[in-house]
Amino acid sequence: MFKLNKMTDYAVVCLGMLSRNPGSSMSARELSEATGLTLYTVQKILKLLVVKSNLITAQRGAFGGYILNKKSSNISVIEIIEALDGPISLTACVESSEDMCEASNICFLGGKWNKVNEIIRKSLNDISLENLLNYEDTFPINNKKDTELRAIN
Amino acid sequence: MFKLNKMTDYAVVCLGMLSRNPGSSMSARELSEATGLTLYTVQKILKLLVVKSNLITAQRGAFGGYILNKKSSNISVIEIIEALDGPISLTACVESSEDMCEASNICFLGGKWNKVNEIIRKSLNDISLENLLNYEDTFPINNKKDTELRAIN
DNA sequence: TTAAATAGTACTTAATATGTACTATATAAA
DNA sequence: TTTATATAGTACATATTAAGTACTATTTAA
Repeated sequence: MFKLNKMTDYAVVCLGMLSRNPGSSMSARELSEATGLTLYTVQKILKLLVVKSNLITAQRGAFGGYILNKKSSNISVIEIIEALDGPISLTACVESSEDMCEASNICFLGGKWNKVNEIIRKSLNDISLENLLNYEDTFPINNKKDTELRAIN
Repeated sequence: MFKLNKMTDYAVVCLGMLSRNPGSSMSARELSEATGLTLYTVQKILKLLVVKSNLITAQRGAFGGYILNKKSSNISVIEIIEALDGPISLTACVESSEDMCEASNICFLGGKWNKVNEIIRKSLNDISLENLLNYEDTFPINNKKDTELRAIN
């Protein structure tokens, strides 16, 4: 636990790829080929990003695809995470308030965990997509094994 | 996702209860009764905390129980989280390095997500158990409904 | 010796994330 | 206007993980 889900990780990969050629669009198929992620996965993530965030714009039909709306330096990690995972919240209590309180007679509402949430949110807000990307390492031209990549890093 | 698991939440509840009477021990059964958590849950959490952290000490046998090793102001939230969840890591890649890299030809090792991990870790390190606790609200004497508790807070 | 407590382990169930598939809709170009 | 290509939306099956339960072994004070 306390792990980001894979989808968010994949989303960073796709957005990173889109950021390589600012202004030009890429289709899901192209992104799949470029990243090595399956087409299904790429489609799912891009659809989510269109609906849940304002990070990309979709162009339907032939020669359609997705285009990045902002520069990677202006995209916060938190935007990506929250698009795919929903708002950061450390306790179930915060979302579906009743459950835990009734089960255990204990209530953490009123700022305890929420304060922690806010601190994490603020930390992530300061990290941009650009900060996470490093083209040579992230999209290696050759199919280097990860041990080799580690050596590079 | 990006939620703390319930166990960690329960652990804070148990540790908070233990911190009420510094120096004296409480058995799992007593903690269960005091918190409203089931005995099984309390036992599981305390066992984990004994093995995975240095936060509590167990005393076996009759009149045994658990005792808090530090003051709540000296216990960081990160200690509790990592005792129950293991080290904070935002990507599977960090733990079981092979998987994702091989699947997608992309490697995030070498400081990208790890940097994010460290920032979150640092943020949580600054929050103490005491910061999360507020006895009147956290362990209400009466079985107030959570809506009432929210009003109090 | 007994009662009461923790330690350790295993297992079942529930919840969630991931991956896959299909149908509908939109659009550029022939 | 037809066709190929692309996204949108939805549903579902599978895999993984978390949560909850149960049992046996060990320890210890009285």
